[in-house]
Amino acid sequence: MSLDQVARRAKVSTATVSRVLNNASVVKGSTRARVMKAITELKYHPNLHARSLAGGKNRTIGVIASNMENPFFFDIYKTVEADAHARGHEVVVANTDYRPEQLVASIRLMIGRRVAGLAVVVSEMDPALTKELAESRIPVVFYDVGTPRPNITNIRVNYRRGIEMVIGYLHSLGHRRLGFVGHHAGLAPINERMRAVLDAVARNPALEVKTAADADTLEGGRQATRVLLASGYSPTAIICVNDITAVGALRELRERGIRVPQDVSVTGFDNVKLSEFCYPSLTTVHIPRERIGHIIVDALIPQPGAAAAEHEIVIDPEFMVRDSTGPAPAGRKR
Amino acid sequence: MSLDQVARRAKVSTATVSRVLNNASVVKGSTRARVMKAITELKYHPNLHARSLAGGKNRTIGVIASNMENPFFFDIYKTVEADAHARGHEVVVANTDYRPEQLVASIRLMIGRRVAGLAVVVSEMDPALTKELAESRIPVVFYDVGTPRPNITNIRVNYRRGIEMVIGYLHSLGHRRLGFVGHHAGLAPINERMRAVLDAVARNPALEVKTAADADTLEGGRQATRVLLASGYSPTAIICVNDITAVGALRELRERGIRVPQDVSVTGFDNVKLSEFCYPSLTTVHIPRERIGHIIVDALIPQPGAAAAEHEIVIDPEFMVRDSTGPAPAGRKR
DNA sequence: TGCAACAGTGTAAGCGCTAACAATATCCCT
DNA sequence: AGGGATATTGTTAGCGCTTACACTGTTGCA
Repeated sequence: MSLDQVARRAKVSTATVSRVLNNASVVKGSTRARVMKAITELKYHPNLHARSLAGGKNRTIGVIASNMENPFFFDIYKTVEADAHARGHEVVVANTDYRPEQLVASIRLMIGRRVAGLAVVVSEMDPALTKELAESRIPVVFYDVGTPRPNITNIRVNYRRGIEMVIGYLHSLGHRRLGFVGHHAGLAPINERMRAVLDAVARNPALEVKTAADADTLEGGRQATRVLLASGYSPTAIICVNDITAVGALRELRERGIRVPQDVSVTGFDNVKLSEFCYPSLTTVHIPRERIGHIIVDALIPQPGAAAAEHEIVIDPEFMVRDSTGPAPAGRKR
Repeated sequence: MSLDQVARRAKVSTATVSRVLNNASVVKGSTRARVMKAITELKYHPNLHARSLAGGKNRTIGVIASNMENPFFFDIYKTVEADAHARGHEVVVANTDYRPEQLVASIRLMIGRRVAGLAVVVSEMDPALTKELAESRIPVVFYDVGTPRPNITNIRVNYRRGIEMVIGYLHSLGHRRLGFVGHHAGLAPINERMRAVLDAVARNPALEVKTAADADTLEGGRQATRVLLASGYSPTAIICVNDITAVGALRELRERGIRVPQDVSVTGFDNVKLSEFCYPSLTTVHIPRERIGHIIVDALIPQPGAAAAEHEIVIDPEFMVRDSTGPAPAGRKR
């Protein structure tokens, strides 16, 4: 069960066993074979905790996300995992559910695990936490939140730009009465999307908008839409904070017999796979999740020959038109 | 950074610091306060590896799943995590992507981490692995695969029964020409679903079926459906191995202008949230994922006052009729 | 007033592994 | 055959923390 039981059985020292395990330095073929045999006979599995304690190194990186259930986060995680594996690292995830306390707990946990790097892909953020992390000396990548510092890389997406493309498009289609379905209105990065909508509307007197928010789930999108419409407001286009909530919105509209896009246009955000599979397929804004994943791993697990990564990276989204948007219905205010 | 730096700063011994950290035994209030102060001043974060090495205990459980991207697995994971947290445990996940080698790697990893318990929610399985796990003395719960042994709990779902309900229903609606969309035909538990379809068809000479399989994703479902129909076969009902592939199937049918359920009925399996949100909403078979999650945690983290859990649990699925199924179109063989 | 019973703390021995550094074996060349 | 260079393997000191067990003050009560 432990290194030295194996050593005893193979009649070598623990150091030698350790050597064959890490196939370090040169172990004579016959000795290596003897050790291997002992290992399989004993069904020995090295204790990873002891390993990282003794070695002082750790080949795992942590990923903290707000809501893994949302494919947006999951897609990032997936690339991170693939890349990390390719570089011989493990990855361990944590979910915060948009709860700041949970974020704190997760970060502490990761620090406690002495991860080699940490990706924080969340929308909630406590500034004190950024400091705590900065002081932990762990290489960190923040997505959406935090400020660059030594050993902290920042990735942000130009949400404003994305939303402006959406609004510009809807406007060109004749939409004037807008709705915005969000979630967690209190969180800054999410708010940025809503803010962009509000600002665009403020800039153009012809536009008006109403907002509602609920959870970041299919059900949440549906619920928010219900609230939005229950108020008697009848937008010709509903801008959703992301694709998942948009699919929820579609469901609610269908329920009410409102046709999309004939009666109401709907837009998503993120361009997750589901946005192509729902009905109607969603007009949305693409955010390159794979690219984000690659950037994360590059920053966290620097490669020998690679140039040092930037400390602040801004990503520009891309607009995708599909079937959920169309010309505003002939104006006849209700 | 380490326990004894804190100890030195608080002018106590490491044992005392350890005591306040684990709020074990009685530490005098003033001492505790002094230690706490030192801890925050030093931004000390206990090294979890050292902790579990020294303590010989570990408060984390592992979950290995075939495809976390599929909400079916994710829902189980979510409940497991919630329950585990409630019992003061962490959980660490691993994805296998239906790849047996990855399963082996993940299991080894979990053993190396000396997890307190391990849930293996996968479809692929190497019998030798079961043995390796059984010998590791780690409490294990298998979902869908493996055989009960001491310290191994087994959960299985009566897929056959579920499929039979589906087929029975479709049959009663007049469907005779069936299609089956699966994934990973080589894996036993998945095959069980297909087998059930095949058997039902074999039992009833009036029925016929054709199958196709691709990945366990939206795209995979779509692709399999494409293959199924490309052969010139025109089923009046398509039974999908799960909801995700079913949504993929819906998409392909829509693309081809085939109406669901007027022209073709479609069924899913699992009853994930998405099955209510897609269009049309899916007739499916409910599998109680939360219940499965609870069972897992109960088996892995036994509670003081609780009765020992069963070693083999069989779950009966429940049929859910929604909008994706309807009477078979008036027979006119193409 | 004296002493057992505690309440608080300190000491030190590991947990299982890595990584210098030290110690043998082997080997090649003269 | 002798000696140093190499190839292999062994020793041992931690890594940071938990946990008996040992050791001081304090109390309580006869």
